[in-house]
Amino acid sequence: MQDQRDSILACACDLYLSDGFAGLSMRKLAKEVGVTAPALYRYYDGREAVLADLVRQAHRVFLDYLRRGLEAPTPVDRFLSAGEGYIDFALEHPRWYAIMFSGSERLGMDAIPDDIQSMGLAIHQFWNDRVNECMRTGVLKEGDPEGVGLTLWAHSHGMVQLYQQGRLNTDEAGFRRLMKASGARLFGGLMNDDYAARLAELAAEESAVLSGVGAASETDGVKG
Amino acid sequence: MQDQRDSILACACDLYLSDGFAGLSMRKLAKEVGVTAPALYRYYDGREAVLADLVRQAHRVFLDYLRRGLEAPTPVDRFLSAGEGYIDFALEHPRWYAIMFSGSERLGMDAIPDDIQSMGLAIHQFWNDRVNECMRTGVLKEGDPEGVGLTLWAHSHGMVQLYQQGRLNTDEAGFRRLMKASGARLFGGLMNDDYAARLAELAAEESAVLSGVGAASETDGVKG
DNA sequence: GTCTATAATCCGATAGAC
DNA sequence: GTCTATCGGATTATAGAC
Repeated sequence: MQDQRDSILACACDLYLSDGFAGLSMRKLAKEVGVTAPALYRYYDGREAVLADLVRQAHRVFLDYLRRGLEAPTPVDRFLSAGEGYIDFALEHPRWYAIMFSGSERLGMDAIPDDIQSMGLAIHQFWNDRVNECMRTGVLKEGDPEGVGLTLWAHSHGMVQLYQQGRLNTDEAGFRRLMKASGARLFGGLMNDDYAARLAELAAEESAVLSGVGAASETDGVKG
Repeated sequence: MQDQRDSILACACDLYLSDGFAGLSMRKLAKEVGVTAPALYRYYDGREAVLADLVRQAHRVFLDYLRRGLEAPTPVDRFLSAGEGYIDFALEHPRWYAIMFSGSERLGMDAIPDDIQSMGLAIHQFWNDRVNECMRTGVLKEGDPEGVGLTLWAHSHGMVQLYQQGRLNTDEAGFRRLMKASGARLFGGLMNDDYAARLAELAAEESAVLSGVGAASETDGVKG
């Protein structure tokens, strides 16, 4: 039954999330589910298949996080929300993030199944869409959207990895600050100058007055 | 004897580099060295200790790569050479790169030994030094040098990781192109505008004439 | 210092009874 | 569909003879 597969997968998530990668064995998994090991093979071909489903699950949740801010009013808001979703996911589910970005070798598979690769592409595409929007409305400088998306993605991914490996000597709050500063630095260099100037103006206004002017200032695009 | 430790480490490198992470067992290692497994425990406390030495070795080689271009004439040349060294190392020794940036959990250790953390800090410092130089001579915009160093590092690290996990769907040559383009995009946004303009001029001159003017144009800093 | 032998675990996967 | 029992293999690490 599909019910059993679901509960096996749920237990596999728990096990992986608590004991990590090597901690996920068919025996332990069976004990967690409440059956014996051989029973698992009725639902999954083997450990590989369980792992693959875990990776699928991670991709699904990740995409949910990314899409969380999709109803934001402007392209740049949607972009920033997606970025926040990215970081939230990475920080709230470090092990899922880790398993998503584990190569096939580390997963003990010959190759990543096609459907998982597709999910990866969907994420890539989502990211590029956010960039495209920002470029069309003149927030970002004109240029190769895929390239810009890659630059931004690599930066986020690298930041997360360095933090998760303990190379940044800071806690989560500190990392969020670092991430925000670094992201602003990067994004600032990719923005159109006139938009950057307008942004600076707005920031100055906001710090002087205390009002909510910022929200509607973008749909009347600067360039597009 | 130290000789034996050295030859064990050398064999451990071979084994790890050919068979990967899980392929490095004390038994296989012993067979490779030409002794039996228990003999290894005279020189290493266990598998952990061998791995730690591997990580040390990787750090040493990595620093060599970074320092390769240290005799370049100008700060920005030294920066670019270090960046090339970074990419060369990652591409020529992917497994060493991988083991360097493996968290303690994946290495099966409770914590990264202090001396290894120090080596990591040295690399971080080297990177920041390159940034500092470029900032002092006015190539890079004024700002937090550590922050800028982190932004650049995260970007490089992220690019390498995405490539090595097969997310970029390209070969090594293609990756080098992507990396160069993305690096230029990032670096361009962090440069001083007047320097960027001067760089554009130089590029124009260079494409028109065929001469070697570029080298001496930097020590007379634009700003510093 | 190195060996043989072995302890003590763990693993994935399967055969066959029920 | 689930069980018991088991195969066949791996691993780290240690005890004790030489």
